[in-house]
Amino acid sequence: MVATLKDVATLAGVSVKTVSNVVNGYAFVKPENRRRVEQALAETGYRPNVGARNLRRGRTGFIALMVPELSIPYFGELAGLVITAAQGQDWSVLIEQTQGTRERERASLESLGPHMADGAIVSPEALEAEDFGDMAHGVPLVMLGEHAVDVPIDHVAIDNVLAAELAVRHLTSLGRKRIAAIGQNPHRGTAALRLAGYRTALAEAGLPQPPEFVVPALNYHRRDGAEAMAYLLSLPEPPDAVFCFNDLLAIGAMRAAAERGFRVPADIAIVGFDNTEESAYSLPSLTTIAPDKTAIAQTAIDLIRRRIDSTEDFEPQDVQTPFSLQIRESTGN
Amino acid sequence: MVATLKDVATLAGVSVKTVSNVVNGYAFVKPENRRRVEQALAETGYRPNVGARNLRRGRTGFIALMVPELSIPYFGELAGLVITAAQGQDWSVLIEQTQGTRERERASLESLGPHMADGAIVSPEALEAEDFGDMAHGVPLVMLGEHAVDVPIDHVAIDNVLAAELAVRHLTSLGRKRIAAIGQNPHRGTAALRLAGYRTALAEAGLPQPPEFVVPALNYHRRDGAEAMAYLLSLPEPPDAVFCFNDLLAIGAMRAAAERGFRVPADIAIVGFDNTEESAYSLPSLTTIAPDKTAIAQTAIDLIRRRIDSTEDFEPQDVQTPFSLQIRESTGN
DNA sequence: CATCGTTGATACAACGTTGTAAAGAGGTCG
DNA sequence: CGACCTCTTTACAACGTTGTATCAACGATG
Repeated sequence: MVATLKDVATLAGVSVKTVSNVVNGYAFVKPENRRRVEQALAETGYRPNVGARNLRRGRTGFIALMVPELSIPYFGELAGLVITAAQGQDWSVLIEQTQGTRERERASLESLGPHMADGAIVSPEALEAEDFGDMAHGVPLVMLGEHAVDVPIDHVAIDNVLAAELAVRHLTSLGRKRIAAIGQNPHRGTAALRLAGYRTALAEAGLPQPPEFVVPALNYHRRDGAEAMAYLLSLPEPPDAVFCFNDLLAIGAMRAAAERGFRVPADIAIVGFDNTEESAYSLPSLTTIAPDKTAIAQTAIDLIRRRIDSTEDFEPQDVQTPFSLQIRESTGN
Repeated sequence: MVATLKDVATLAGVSVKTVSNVVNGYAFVKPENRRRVEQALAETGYRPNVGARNLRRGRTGFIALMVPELSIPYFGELAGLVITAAQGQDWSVLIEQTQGTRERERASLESLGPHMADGAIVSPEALEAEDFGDMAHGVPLVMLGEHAVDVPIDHVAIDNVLAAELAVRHLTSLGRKRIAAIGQNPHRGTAALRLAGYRTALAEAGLPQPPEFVVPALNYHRRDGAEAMAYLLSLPEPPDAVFCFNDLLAIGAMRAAAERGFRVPADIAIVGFDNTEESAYSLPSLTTIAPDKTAIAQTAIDLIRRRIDSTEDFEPQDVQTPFSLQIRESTGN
């Protein structure tokens, strides 16, 4: 039913290995035989059995990608780019969804095994240092996003502190005086960094940092942003600007503001983080930190490639990818 | 470095097959041996080589999922649900992105081969009937979304005509008289069906159907919706309601309306299609057709399972999944 | 002419797993 | 006690592929 090398060989009247040689472009095959084999290949519609090939070659042909959820726009976009980048290395991408829980993230890392994938790109939200112990089983790992915890693993991200500074400095430069932040979360590495950048920019501008202006968020979904914003607007002296740690929080925040009759940006300016496609079309459109997602995906793939190709292992890399501030209506002048 | 059955067998002092039997839960193993094997399994941290196992078993362990782009919210959400549903059958999901071009869709179908996946879920945008010829190589295929073309393939979708009728009837029931549609596209199966539903509902209400109110859209992205809406609003007598063939078009349309000073829903009501998460938080939030995406994903997986399990092949199935109308602010009362 | 290198083809083993068959140990039953 | 079960284990082959070793034919070289 499905043609194998053996079938093709029988049809062409040569050995299995000769067919394999033709398929793999081995140089020394008599033109006559090559012709016959190619004919037979076409006739049978032969397609190599990737599994068998990889078994023999000792590779899997897969890269695992661990994300919280594909339905989160940032990760949907990122996954698409990773798949595209992986194609360049003849890799297929296996996607694991963890819902951002430590439990599931541990399970994914563990189930990874050395047979499932040649490497893995992980975007952890809740993993702790000890989880990384021997879990990866020697599979090259690349982490996306900052790690709060100190783990000797390759790592790709933008400079979250600088990016947050840039975002908040934009707000201060517009003359905003009461600037809040949404997204504080002790379990997220990035949250601490973005918060640090926020504080630096505020200090730089000599602005106050009332503790109630740093609002926590559990899941970074739209709903969390709306709730946090509702709280901020209920304060006796609400902020006149908010830095949200991702775009979804910002979208939720804008809705909460609108529902309470606050105008964006007139009454309150909003900055997001991620530059998801949604942010360009929201009403108002969202000023946001725009990481170069293509660069992140490509760099991650390159790092894995490098680990696999080099025999001895080298120092864990820490690559920072470019970003910019995308100014839109939500901080309009 | 990585433990195989052989290593475990040596350590436990039994044959490879006995270890295999323990791993696979075969009943007749002497308790003593079972204990020793389990001990050895734990000691070596054995994990089965999925590739080898599947080679032997004649299955791949993979389901292919073909979508235009993961960055499109609907497909990001859908892919996440498909992955979850596939886990229930011990399948991993391989995602192919086609950008919705016929070229890439053909290539994906062809490269599918019988070795890559045990089945495939395809969401074609541009494929024609003849493309399906012998491409799938006997791999069970499930198509999502309507097929304009007549192909004997399993098929899961909501009733697009009824859904469109429901959406437009909602607009007519609100007293809207000049109702336009955005998303006409001769290459998309669903477009024709949604257009049919639109026409039925208009006819039912005795409303006019000026040809310029049916606006084409090439890619169903936000940008296309904005452009189409710009056109509609430039008409001497613009519509007072628009039915968009998906949420992204609607989001784009709402932006174009806002930019031109039209209020939604006061001046113009808008209905979308897909109920992506974004639509619940847009300003205004979007009334939209809400397909049961979980049901779609699960049904698709079930159909593939059924095809694989049954020996003789049966009639192509045509399963319709539930949907509802989610009423929100964009058609407010 | 013996030797050597190049070209071309093949048989065999191996990657890690599991199905099949076969065989040994032990017990039961007529 | 021989025939016939049940339980338990194992050797072997096979899934489809490719690396290694081998071999044969040929022409060139000394």
